[in-house]
Amino acid sequence: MGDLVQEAHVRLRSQGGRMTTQRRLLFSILDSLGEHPTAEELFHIARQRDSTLNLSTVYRTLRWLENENLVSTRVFAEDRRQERFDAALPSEHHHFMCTNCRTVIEFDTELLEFIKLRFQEKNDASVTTGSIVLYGLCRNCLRTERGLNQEST
Amino acid sequence: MGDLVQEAHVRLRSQGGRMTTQRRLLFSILDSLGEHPTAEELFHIARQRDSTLNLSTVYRTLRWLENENLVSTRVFAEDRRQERFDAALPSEHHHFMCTNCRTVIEFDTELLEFIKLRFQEKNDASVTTGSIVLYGLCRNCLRTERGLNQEST
DNA sequence: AAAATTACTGCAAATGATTTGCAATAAGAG
DNA sequence: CTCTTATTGCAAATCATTTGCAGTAATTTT
Repeated sequence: MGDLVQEAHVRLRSQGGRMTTQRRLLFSILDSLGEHPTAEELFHIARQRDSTLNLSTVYRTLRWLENENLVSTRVFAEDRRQERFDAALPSEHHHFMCTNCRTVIEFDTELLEFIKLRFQEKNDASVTTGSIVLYGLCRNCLRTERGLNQEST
Repeated sequence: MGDLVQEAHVRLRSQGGRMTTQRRLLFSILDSLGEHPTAEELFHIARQRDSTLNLSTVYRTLRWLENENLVSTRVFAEDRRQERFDAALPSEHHHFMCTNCRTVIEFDTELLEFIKLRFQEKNDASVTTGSIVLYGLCRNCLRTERGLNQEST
């Protein structure tokens, strides 16, 4: 959607970095992909277009994006210790993960602000960020499961 | 607080398991510890009382507790990929982590229910759990930082 | 446009957290 | 107290991610 390739190019230029074939490929995949891939998933997708691409390049590119605040990284409970990368730009948003197919859906809420404020008051702390993660079944998996239940009845 | 040692003993008994010295030690530390230790932290504490204890026993014990739903496991953004274990019993509660000292503070809120409901409606999904994590500075670190700022002024 | 500079890549080996196979040990039943 | 077998310590394996290094390819300079 938003042109990650452009934005990244500008930043690279301003810091003496180089726009390589590998980076351009990864940026554009991340940009168009409406998902939250793991490094490995991104690697597999990219590999179909450049069969010599290496996994460490994927990691290096993702870490660079992370430092530039162009992607955010998180570990969902379902994935245990594997990171997922989200190319959505800044705006604070939250996530739902389907415990069945691991699809991630983003959502917004203003209610977190109240939660932050209340926590700060009660604890004399200063809250800078916060995130909500919901788990459950997405529409598709819910439908499938209903189907399965009917069959088994 | 709640007697994890007791509860665990009952469950072990009912499944032909054994209450060993190592387990008793780990259970009681987890039970009294008002923190969210990593496996390594728990290991160091326990080691002071049993110098032959092995890290893999710590992991095995934690996983058993996790399966029994007596501890919950999560990865906070600040820790990257390292897990923290929480011996608090069932009730849904949420976490604040100080990005400076990594202390974890628990809190409650009823607002998450509204967030879940709204998400379900909008997405035809079924949400089973959800968790909120806040990041910022705790009271102590906030105080220290103010102090430091003053000194440096 | 070729040469020079050096950031970036692929590869292989290293790291850090967690897991697992196995032989030795020790709970708990009888 | 003996026997059975769940559990432990140890070392090696695994999984995700990182890093050193020598070769490659973007930019810059000439």
